[in-house]
Amino acid sequence: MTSRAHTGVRSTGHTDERAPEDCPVREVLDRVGDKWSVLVIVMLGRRTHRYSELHRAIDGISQRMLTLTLRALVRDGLVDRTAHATVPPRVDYALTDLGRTLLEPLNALDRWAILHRDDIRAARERHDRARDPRPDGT
Amino acid sequence: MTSRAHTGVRSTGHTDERAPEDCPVREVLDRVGDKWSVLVIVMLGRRTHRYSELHRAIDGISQRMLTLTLRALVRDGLVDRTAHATVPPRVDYALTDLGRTLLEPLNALDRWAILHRDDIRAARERHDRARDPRPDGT
DNA sequence: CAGGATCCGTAAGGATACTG
DNA sequence: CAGTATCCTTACGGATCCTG
Repeated sequence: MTSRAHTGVRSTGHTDERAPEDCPVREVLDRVGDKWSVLVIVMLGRRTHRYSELHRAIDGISQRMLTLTLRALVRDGLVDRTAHATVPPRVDYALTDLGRTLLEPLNALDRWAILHRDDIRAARERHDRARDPRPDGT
Repeated sequence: MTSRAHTGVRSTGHTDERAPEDCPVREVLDRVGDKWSVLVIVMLGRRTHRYSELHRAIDGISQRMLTLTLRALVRDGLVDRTAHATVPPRVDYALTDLGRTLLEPLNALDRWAILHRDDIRAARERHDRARDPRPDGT
């Protein structure tokens, strides 16, 4: 997150790498597929939040990661940062119009996840049981 | 990829962590948000491929990563593996029905990326120019 | 309060060599 | 051909302490 400039495929030296058709999906995932971005986006999709609110709401995130994630989102024009010159300081984060448009495809993924999480879980257990039978119960 | 068991939020010791609403999106991203999975899925979305075909098509991927990615996808029931007992050996990979359903939300993301990649690029340049003005042209 | 600066462990992923 | 096995580098992310 600190300085990713590549598009998803890192070169080894030759410059002619090609994904299926340049695959824009990977571009999105490169900036939103990390551990926290979507969580932040979902939160801001509900309403504007200030830094401390996000920190409390997204349980488990460190200050460092929250800051880094927000910075990246602001940089990409998905999130708006508004610093109020009060004391103590107060900073509000909100989705931009662009950021809001991202909510739709994200919700599509969300619906898919809800619909098929059990299938995946089942497939995995089937698969694991096949290669590690463990006849008894230890 | 080798052994991720957590749901997206790692605990520090207390057990009451909560994402916005358990956020299933993150679940999907945990298994498909990595560097290669979607590329593979997209390729298999076009047609069945054998190992070597994928290796050549997805330029930049290492054997190790292709194998690991495929294994995870098979395990999750998104991809089917068919080994033909010929010599030389031949292994075909194809999307399962479940895997095919994932193509839709993925395409939604894809469309979003295509539609807004320029906005993001623009926002980023604006942002970067703001904090690193570089008046002349060095 | 809203971060910035550091330090550090882990895990993702690349390169390479080898095998059924 | 379709992988395995190993080694090694890096980048991601957590913990902690400090500041305007």
